[in-house]
Amino acid sequence: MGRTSDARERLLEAMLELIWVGSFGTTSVDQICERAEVKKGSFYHFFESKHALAMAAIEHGWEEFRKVLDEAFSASRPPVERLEVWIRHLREEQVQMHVKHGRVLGCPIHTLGTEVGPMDDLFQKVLKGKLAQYLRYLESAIRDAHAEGMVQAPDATVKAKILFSYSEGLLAHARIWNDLGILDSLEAGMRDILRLEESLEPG
Amino acid sequence: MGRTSDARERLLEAMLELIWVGSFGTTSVDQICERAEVKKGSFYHFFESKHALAMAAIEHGWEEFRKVLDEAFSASRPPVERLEVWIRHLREEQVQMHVKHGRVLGCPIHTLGTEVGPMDDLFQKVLKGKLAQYLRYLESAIRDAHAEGMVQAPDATVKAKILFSYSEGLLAHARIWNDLGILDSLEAGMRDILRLEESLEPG
DNA sequence: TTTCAAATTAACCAACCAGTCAACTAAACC
DNA sequence: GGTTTAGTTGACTGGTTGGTTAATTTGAAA
Repeated sequence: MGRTSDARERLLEAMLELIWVGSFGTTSVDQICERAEVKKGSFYHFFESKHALAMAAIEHGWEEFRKVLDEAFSASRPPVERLEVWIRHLREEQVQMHVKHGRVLGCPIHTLGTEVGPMDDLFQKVLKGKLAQYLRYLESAIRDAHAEGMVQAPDATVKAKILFSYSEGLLAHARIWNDLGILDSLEAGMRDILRLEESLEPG
Repeated sequence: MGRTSDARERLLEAMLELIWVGSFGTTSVDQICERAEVKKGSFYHFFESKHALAMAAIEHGWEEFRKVLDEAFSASRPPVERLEVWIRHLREEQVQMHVKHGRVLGCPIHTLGTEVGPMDDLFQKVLKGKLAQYLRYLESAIRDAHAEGMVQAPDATVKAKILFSYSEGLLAHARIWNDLGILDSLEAGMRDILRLEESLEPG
């Protein structure tokens, strides 16, 4: 019973976009409402606070990204190829965002995570959860690649953290410089970290 | 003539600390004044705005850090050792901050840079300047190491960006997880990126 | 077609925000 | 010890913040 609405979804998308482009702290509820074309009263009808919306938005965004990871890290692919597909997607996503917003935006989870860093405990818990899941994709691909003798990674857990931190660091670097070209090193850095030799393309 | 005061320095340090622990956006002028034990009127006697103070604070913090870099990257040291000293300092600094604040804080320039990312142009210009200077230390050490055949880095500029992004990424990762242990991988990741073989310690 | 819960709305709030200002104070120099 | 000038102070402003409320509109189901 009662009427239906997509205001909730519009709020989720507006929040994610604003966090991604700017930051959580400097984004006001009024801005979010304006972008989502929702009145403030409706905002608090759907979410109990700005924090609650941000958490839901991250959850929402993560679910989308997880689909991409599931595809990229499909076991049907050779492990090294999984990592290559992943890292290529990372760059492509930034290219798309650059077209849309005229800016290199980096990773919203990492940006938000470093921003709220010490503070909000509940907030941090959600973000850590997503990052931990993210790491598991890398870890298992690296472990498989190591088992096949394709990469040098006796401790896949550590290697995954190194590779992940590198990718996030380069994304942040590209955001700061607002330069897509920086992401051209994404693959080269990964090959270094995995101690992977150049595998020449066919032709 | 006129009286003297260290209020300016106290403001500089309070601002840097608050940016480091938390974020710029969520730090209010009142908080800064409280921490620096300075009244708001005095704040605006020394600085024309919160932005201006933040820029001066970054400048101030950078000057301190530059001294450390000058020592670490001294030409009197073999190039690979310069990088090792640098990366060991990075970890030690975080240990000290952890003792002081009970938190892993990461790099304030990077944190601030990703936070204000797209927005404030003048702000971004200052931060980029510092990061560019920082990169030059790495670049020249890498170039020297490559010339000596110690590392594999035909393009020292690119390699420096990769290594730098990695270090900043791991620092951010440690901040998010509030876990100093993560920084134990700092050296291993660097060795990977530089394609450096294990150099056993004497004994 | 009535019913009723869910969604919308605008007006509202206290707290806080960055920034201002004029009166005041004290120390460095003569 | 008087003068100068930099530093200090607290009260103030107008706008914005996150969040509230009660009245109202809507549309899906009975």
